[in-house]
Amino acid sequence: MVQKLHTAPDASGPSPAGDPEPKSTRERILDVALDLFIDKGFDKTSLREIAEQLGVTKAALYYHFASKEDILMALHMRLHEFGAEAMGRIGTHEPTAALWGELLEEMVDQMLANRKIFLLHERNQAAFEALHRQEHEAAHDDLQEQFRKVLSDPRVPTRDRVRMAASFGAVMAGIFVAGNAFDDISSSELSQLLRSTVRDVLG
Amino acid sequence: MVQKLHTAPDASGPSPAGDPEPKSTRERILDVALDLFIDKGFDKTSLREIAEQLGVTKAALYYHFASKEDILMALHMRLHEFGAEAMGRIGTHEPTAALWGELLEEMVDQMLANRKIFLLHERNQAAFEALHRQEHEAAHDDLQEQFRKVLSDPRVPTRDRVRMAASFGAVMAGIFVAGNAFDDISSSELSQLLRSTVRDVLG
DNA sequence: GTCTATATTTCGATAGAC
DNA sequence: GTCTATCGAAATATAGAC
Repeated sequence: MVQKLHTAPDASGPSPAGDPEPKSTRERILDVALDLFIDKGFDKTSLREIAEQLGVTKAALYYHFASKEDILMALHMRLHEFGAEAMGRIGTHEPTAALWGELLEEMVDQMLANRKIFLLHERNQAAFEALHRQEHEAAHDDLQEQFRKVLSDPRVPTRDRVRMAASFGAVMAGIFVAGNAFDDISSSELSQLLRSTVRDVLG
Repeated sequence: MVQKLHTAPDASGPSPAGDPEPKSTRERILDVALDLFIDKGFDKTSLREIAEQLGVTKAALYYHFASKEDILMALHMRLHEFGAEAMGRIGTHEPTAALWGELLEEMVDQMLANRKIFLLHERNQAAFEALHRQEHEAAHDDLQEQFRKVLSDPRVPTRDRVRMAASFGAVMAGIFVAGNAFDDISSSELSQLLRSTVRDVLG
């Protein structure tokens, strides 16, 4: 279910059905916005810029999205789907360092495959918080919210709580390390090295 | 030299000289801006807000700072001073995992003491990048720049490069973990647990 | 669905008095 | 060093034609 997230690029050669299945304008808007929001940040990216890079006008965007924040919300949903089942699993069991480690190791490859979505959130924390503030919706089953809950759980030994946070941070740093310092490392090698690190932190 | 960073709060009781040494307006502006930039982000914080919380008008700010970005730059300097000597040390030697670990362990306590400055940078990466783009100054001896250089160094084994990044991410996550999930853990205990984690990652 | 206007607001920044 | 008043720019968002 999660694998589907990296919306199969049309660069996969001639499709079997012969149908190019061109991306919807809505999807193309999201793709452009994702890149710009990562590069320049949500606030410093104007709708004019997004429209220009897409070859349409600002007004066209408003046909597909009610507001600029609505675009951000749509992108947020991609992460939400991503973490839904993962967090569901850890939410039901009593959280332990061992289970956390298993889960995190499984997530490494998925995080690598969906780098951009995580990068977007890492680099626009303030914008997403503002988003959450105004929708004080009942079920705040957010990914970060779940994280906080587990890491605050008094049933878990202090040492393990810190190690859980640290292991996650280690993976994030490995994947999103400043700029492109790891571009010469293959995904599979990086994945292996990070999973090994997780084991050392939580083992 | 670095210890001086957390600008001795005037809450340290009656000062020996009897002089309360009230903070300069400039410093008070920076303090308010720091909190707001962390909480709402640089872009979503208006000068009007800063001035209001300070009990002055917008125009007063312009007497102390040439622009809004100038305020951000002044805050950036606090981090710059912080990392100058640390990075100087690792810059001269051939970077090794062992040296990196030593340095990182020493930094943990200083990072804990200067949480806010690091948090500011973590949460406003886009704003700081924009700052750096327009000053294509010669000596770009920035903290992040130095990090990139070390982590890209081909002389260092791939495994160690990843572990260096991971160990730093582990510390960052431990200190800035989502919200206040670790508020019940004392600084000294957190420091000890994080340094132990660093050793496990790099040892 | 996309366009050409235009409305509305907010913000950063400046001028000049005190 | 701080104020009042205002400028000019840029952005989000809307109205209505095609």
